[in-house]
Amino acid sequence: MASIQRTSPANDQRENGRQHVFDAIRQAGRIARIDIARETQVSPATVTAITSELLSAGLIEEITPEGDRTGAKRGRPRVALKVRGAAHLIAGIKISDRSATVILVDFEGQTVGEYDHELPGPVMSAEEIVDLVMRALAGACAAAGRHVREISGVGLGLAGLIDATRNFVHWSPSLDQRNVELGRMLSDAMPVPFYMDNDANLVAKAEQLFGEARNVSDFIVITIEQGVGMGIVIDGKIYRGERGCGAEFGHTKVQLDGALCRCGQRGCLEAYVGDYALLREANIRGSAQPEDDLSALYARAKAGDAMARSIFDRAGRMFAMGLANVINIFDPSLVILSGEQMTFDFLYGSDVLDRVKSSVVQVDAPLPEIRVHKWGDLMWAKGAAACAMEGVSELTIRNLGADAA
Amino acid sequence: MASIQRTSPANDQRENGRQHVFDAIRQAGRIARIDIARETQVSPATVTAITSELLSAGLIEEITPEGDRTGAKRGRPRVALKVRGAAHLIAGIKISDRSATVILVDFEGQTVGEYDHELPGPVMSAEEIVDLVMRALAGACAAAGRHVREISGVGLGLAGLIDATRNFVHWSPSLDQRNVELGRMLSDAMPVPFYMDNDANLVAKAEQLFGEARNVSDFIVITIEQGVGMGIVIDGKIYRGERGCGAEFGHTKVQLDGALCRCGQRGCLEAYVGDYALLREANIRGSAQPEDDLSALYARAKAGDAMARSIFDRAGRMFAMGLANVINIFDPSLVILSGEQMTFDFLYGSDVLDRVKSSVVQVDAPLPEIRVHKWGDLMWAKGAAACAMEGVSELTIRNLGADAA
DNA sequence: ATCATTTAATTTGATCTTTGAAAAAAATAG
DNA sequence: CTATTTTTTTCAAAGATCAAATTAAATGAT
Repeated sequence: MASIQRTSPANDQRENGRQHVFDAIRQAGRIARIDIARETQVSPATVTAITSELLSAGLIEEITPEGDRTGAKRGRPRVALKVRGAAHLIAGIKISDRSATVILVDFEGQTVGEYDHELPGPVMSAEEIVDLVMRALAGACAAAGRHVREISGVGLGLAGLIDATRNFVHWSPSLDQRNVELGRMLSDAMPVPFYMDNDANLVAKAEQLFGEARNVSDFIVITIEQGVGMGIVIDGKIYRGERGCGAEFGHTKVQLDGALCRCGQRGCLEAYVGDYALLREANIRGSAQPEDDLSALYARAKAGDAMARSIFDRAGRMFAMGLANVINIFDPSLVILSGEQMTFDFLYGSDVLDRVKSSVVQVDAPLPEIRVHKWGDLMWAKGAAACAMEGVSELTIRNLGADAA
Repeated sequence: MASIQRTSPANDQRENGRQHVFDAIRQAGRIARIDIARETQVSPATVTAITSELLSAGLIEEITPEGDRTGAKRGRPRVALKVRGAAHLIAGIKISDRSATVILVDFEGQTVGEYDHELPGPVMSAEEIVDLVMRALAGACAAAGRHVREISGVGLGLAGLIDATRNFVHWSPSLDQRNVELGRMLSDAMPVPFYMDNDANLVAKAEQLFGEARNVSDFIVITIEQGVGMGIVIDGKIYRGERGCGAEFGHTKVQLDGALCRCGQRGCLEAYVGDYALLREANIRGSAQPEDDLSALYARAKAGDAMARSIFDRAGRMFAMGLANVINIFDPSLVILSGEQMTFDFLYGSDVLDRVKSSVVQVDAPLPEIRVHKWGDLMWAKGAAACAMEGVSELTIRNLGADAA
């Protein structure tokens, strides 16, 4: 097995090069050595050296040249390289309040299998979560005709305040206790690297690796699930504040002494756009029977019900204000609004986006691009898989040097 | 003279090492080689090699050992190294609406001279600014008994939207035109590197090099002058969004469709806490003669005038809300509130800080530290000098390799 | 067919850096 | 005066990167 120890001094430099080259290959999908050299600013000689290492380690593979021959008409044809999917099997799991969704992907990011595991209840003990994860992984593997032992890394997505650097759960709505060393417990139950993070960062990773933010080094992702989440990527890395719990977009205040939030404070954005906030308003306004179905409320708004429409309107205005604040602070080049169906209609609509644009500081430079990305319900699990994939890549490449000895 | 060309491949690595070591020395003030090795994770052998280069280049110097002998009782005594102040003379200039303040510092950051230059008027043409800078530098040098030609770098602070990476002024209240290549014009007038930035980033640099944020890699600085500014430091570097004009804290919205801001939008924080916002309120409220002196208004508030007090109260509440939002988004380890006298009393008071703390998402981890830093009126110029100092250091060290050839 | 041409990839030799280990230097304790 | 301790420097070994030269693999032209 590979060891973590530092082997030789210059090995450090080489590891860096390997990481660079591998990233370039993953980003490009398929790319010839000469183009890697151009992109990474590394000499062709070194690219040859590094790719040959990666090839013999089985992490990448050559593509048998097809009849494309783009560009050049003469000369030795370039042979493209790509990540070798079979090199690793990666799992991503997202635990929501109803179920655990698992996705299996290969090292290229191709989906190998999906699986959904019902939850006994929305809140569990740490031991139950560990057990659940193990059974979900087993189920997913069985369904895909793979074996659990083939998995080389697992990403886990949880709502709440997660410290991803320590695989530590400050708090999660799925857990019945605070401050859990969940990462350690999982590693004890299954000897593969685990990677945990909160929902929004998950989606940020997914956008970066598979989605709208490929080749973008600074961007922001906003997601809406139960609450409102934000993922910040600066310089290619997820930014996670000091205590590992930054980007609490949902709890930025949009109104002085405003509506009561479930966090106990007043005026949080979430207290205006969250599910419970919308339903609360609908109920207060004197409807005969208590409203508890958001889609029904939404249907009424669409049908023209003034009261229902007003509820969604205010949510949209507040959301626009919060988002504009984030843009004013970060001035990112790209903002991605990720979400599922309904979110789009009432929060990601053009009227809201227009409002955002008119609330951003104006300069003689184009406004940041706001892109809307409609994912399927596997978005979260895919993000978890993306995190694990990144982690496994880094680990494998680091260990290449040590193993060579 | 030194050239910018890349010399050898591995030179890159060496430059990195030099930069690291030099930073360690500057940060520590005085430090022995063995401790540099410990801190930078570089071997003692390499530290010796690098420091000997820096020594012979005159950038650092050995300190004649004094009778301290901290710690160890036997063995060869460590000789401390420090930055050699005489290596460079650096100037920092801040242009406000009334005057241009110049500070001269040596390479250690020690103040060598100060100088204040009256402005003909608050708004000038680009040519007038260039001229003004030249005359201010000359004046400062004359007063300090130095020659302008000794200066190796100049930092310039301006209010407005500045793109520091290109030394480009999108807009500044001091300039009568937009989109000015001020950096190029200055370089044409005087052949030294110029470094420009907006006020808040300036102060952030000053805090990082000379102030409260030494050895802190992630922090936020809030400053109040005419408007409200923010500087963000992530991973030791100033964060400047995509268009080079992020961190527009003053124009984050704290009220939906709120008070009119001079930027033309509604609800900006600045429209509640800026000088003009406070005076505007005071005047609207039916006082006999128009109020145009903020300190008079403030005195009335302190004396118990309910109306005046209410004005400052609201400003404080809005400020707290905006600051809490920033903290919720960034989760920084340190927030520094930098400013001059009056700001403290009504915005940086304990009641406002308490309000901030109670609006931040609560976790089982200590809240970010909020430190208040009262600078003299040289704060801005010092920040400009800090920027220049950093730039000159980097440049000098980069050129070491080239010059050696 | 064969050869010149073109482009991609690999090999080779030189240059540099970093580092561990050994040596030297500079002090104190006994 | 010698042994010990700690810091600094020297030295040789181990790699890494790159420019230049070479090889490989195609197409066009004659």
